[in-house]
Amino acid sequence: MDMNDAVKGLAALAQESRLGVFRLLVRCGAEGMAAGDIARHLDIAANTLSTHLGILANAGLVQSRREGRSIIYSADYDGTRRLLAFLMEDCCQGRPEVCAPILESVLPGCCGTETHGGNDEASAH
Amino acid sequence: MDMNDAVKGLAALAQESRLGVFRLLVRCGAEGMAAGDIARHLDIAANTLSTHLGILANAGLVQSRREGRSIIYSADYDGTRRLLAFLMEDCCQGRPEVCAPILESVLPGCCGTETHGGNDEASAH
DNA sequence: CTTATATTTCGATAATTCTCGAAATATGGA
DNA sequence: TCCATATTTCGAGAATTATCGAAATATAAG
Repeated sequence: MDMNDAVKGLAALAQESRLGVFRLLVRCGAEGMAAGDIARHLDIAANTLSTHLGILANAGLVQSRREGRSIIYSADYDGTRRLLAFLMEDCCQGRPEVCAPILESVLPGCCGTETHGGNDEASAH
Repeated sequence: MDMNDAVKGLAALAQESRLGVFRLLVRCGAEGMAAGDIARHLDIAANTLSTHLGILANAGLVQSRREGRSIIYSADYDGTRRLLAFLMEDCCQGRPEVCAPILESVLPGCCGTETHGGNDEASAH
């Protein structure tokens, strides 16, 4: 992940349709969604969506696989992780209290985010 | 934080000069850096940088304060946190193992990120 | 008040990008 | 083979954006 990769990734997300697609796929998880279903879901023309999906895929934010006539897209969690990590690189410079709140609320109430609270039973999903 | 705010924030970061400014300020912490120093540091013309800083500020990613003749810019950690949280909203949908690695490496090796390892002594800053 | 430093605003040009219609490619079924 | 469905590629026009020179504003110092 260098500056060019990061700009490419951020530019891919910096557009209403593509951000909508990405967030939809983030919610879908590994199962993903067929291109046509995404188009219907977000009311985007098929060819326009195809361009957007290509940009997101090229940026390493989504993946695709073929299933019969459909092509299924899903979020690329690893690429996403790399982008976010690059953004916040060397953030806290000896002051953990600055960036700890950022970390703790990126995925609010999720995945054992409550690092300092200690109530692991609460995140029961 | 809605779709428009997020697109504004991502677009602000999706440009090489601005991404460089943001990452520089993230490393500077609350102390920040004067506009002129940023311009020299990144070799950007003063007026061009001013436009970029305005865009970053309008997106809620940096703040400014005056000190004498200089205007000091610093990263807006809270705005940044809101943007990242929006990006990953409803990410894990019942499968914490999917997004936990994202969370743990956004700020690698920092701020007690080692949620599941348990060796708190390692993050000794 | 005058001058110097620091930053921003203005106006214009060059480059990039979004969107869409039309056509092309790929897969599955009759 | 022929047709229908699913997605992508191509080409063009409209809109947005980056950058820069010049001028304007704001603060500090002599």
